[in-house]
Amino acid sequence: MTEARPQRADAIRNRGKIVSAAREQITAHGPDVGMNEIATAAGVAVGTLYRHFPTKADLVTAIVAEYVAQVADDAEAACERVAGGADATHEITAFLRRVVDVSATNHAAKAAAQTLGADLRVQADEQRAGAALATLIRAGQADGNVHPDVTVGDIYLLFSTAPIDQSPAARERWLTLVLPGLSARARMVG
Amino acid sequence: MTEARPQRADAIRNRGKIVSAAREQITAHGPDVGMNEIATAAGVAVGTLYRHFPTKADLVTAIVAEYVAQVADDAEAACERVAGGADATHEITAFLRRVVDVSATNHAAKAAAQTLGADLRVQADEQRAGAALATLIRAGQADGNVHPDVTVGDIYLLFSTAPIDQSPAARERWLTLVLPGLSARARMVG
Amino acid sequence: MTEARPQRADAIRNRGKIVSAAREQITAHGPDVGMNEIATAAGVAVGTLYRHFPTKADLVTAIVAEYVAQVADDAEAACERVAGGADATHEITAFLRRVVDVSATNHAAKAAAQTLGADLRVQADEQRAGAALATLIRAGQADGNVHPDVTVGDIYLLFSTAPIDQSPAARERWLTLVLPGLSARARMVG
Amino acid sequence: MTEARPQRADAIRNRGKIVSAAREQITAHGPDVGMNEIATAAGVAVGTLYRHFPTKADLVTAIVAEYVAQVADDAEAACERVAGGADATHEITAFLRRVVDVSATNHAAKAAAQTLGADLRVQADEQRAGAALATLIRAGQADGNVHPDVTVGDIYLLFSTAPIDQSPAARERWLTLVLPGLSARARMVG
DNA sequence: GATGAATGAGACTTCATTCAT
DNA sequence: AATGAATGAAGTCTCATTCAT
Repeated sequence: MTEARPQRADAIRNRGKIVSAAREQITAHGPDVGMNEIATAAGVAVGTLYRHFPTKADLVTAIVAEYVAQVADDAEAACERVAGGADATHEITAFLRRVVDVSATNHAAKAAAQTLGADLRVQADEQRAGAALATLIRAGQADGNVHPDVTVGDIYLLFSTAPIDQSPAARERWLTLVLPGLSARARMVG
Repeated sequence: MTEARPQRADAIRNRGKIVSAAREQITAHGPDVGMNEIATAAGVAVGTLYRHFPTKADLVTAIVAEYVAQVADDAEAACERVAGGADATHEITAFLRRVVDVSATNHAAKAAAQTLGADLRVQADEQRAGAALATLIRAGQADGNVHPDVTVGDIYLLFSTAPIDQSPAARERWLTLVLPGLSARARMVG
Repeated sequence: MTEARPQRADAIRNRGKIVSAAREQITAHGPDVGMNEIATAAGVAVGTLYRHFPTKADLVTAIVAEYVAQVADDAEAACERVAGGADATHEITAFLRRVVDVSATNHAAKAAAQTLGADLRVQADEQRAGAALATLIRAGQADGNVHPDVTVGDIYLLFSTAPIDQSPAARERWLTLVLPGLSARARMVG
Repeated sequence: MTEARPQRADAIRNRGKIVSAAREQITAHGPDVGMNEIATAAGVAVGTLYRHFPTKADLVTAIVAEYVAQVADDAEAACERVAGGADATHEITAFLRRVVDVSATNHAAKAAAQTLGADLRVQADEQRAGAALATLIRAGQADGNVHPDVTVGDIYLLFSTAPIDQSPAARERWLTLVLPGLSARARMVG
């Protein structure tokens, strides 16, 4: 509803190829890959790339936006399962595990976004994700498993820095270390 | 005893100014600040910068090395206090809090190091830090406050993901959330 | 048939302009002219220059290659004239005179090539030139005008150092002094 | 007689070391060696180098000047031997052979001089060399071995193109090819 | 709409030369 | 006089972006 754009089929296809290629290239070779490399990897010429994304920042923004949308979808699905009777704590944990995995593929893109000063307000999807997450947390707190003072911001705080460039084993261990902090049970004494 | 280098006083002073300026600039404007900007901030000409650090990678390496040395010193000091009777758990927590703070100033430098493919083997200091940390952990475990399976690697893993680019308040909250994972007490159920 | 590269017309034109401008600039201002100067002289931006020649060494190599090709063509043409009945000795002399002239425009480029460690193996053309020259020499020896022990290497030895940075008159005088050494007649006594 | 300079013994010694080192470095690593490299090779600091030679051009000029003086000495010695009855043609040939050898060590220095736009008017020594050479040529012409129209300029022209960066064997071959041109006997027909 | 050559600001680095010690 | 650290202009090369084809 933002803007009407009845694009040609191949144009839409190209957009998708470009975003995917960009994510892959940035993940593989760091946030500084050139636009030409991305274009080549996407099988298009730079000019085409720039028709879809007038700026490198726009491209990176799109990558991150796609990632946020995916997380939002995931959170909402978990929400619905909880509404349908699934265990809240289990859903939270599983969701966070998936988030860590997905983030691994988007870490470099976010770094690039920061360097480029890209505008990351993907408000719609971010709010969807936030809302779903809030629901999940409330459900967990109702079950008595999630600590009463845990907020959506806490989750962001923790998971925005997950060790996504590490091995799956390391990521799993990280979850083991981090999840207790969300638990209703005791907290370590400073 | 490694290498004799009786340098001039002003040269040493410049080296220090350069490393500080570089850390500040990189922290403030991201890992891609130009060498000219760093030199200007340090109050020297580019040539001087290059006399001290033949390569941008060398400069970044030096920044990180200094950081590692500082952490190592800190860990050893905590160790000694524990040996002198101080509370291990408290020392660990305080140490980690300080690490998070120091890391905040070095995050971008490490990112730069990675981008530049800099060689970060600062073995001596890294081993000092590791050894001291191991001692602290053992002490905490002896007290029954630190979970028996916590390792030095766990600490590295966890604190490599500290939200060092966030506000002090956020960092404090992060500690609150994360420290329970090291505690001997229960872990959240997946 | 070596590699298909149906380039754009203007790109080919630019390549030519760049090589010409580079030869001129290097000839005029020495082997150390900047790439920016060359680009400006060619009427393009540096970036264009680098698109065609990723390295200064590549550019210089191209200049020399073009020169070698030209000499090879010249030698082969002389060869064919001799095969058609022309006087071998006259053709050799005339060829060498032309070589000296052409070399004058490429001296600095070769110096630059050496400084830059450029790879000058332009084998195909070099062998063409060598073969044609060998034929010419044999014809001259058959006529009894060229000394029996003269080789292609001798010609290279002599003409690789022709006084190409001197006036045409000086070059002509130089030929007068040097050509007797190739003659079948007596050699000076050491 | 140009300027009175009662220098300290070590200063004089340094000057010699610097010129030698410069010649060696330039010969070994090309005309673009840095002043620091030369200073280091000479066992002094750059500052000292600059005290003796305010400019790189000055240094290179000094190298070439020393070379010219050496050639002049050599030519005069040959002259005296001829005056004492030695064979002129033999002395010329031997002198030229030595010149080619000495030039080999000074080629790069001369190239550097040209690049730097150094002023190579070493008039005194150049005139000494020219005068001696003229005498030698006249003696050879009197003997009937040197072609009547050969001038000092011819010798300069010819030997400015000696293949001084080639092997001794190649240089010897070059002499064999080039000396006939100075001979009184026939010249090749164009 | 797509293509890819051209653009040009700016990055890193070198090196002749100066000057405080 | 010697030393060597500092200077800064200039050089090579990269890359986001534009535009003719």
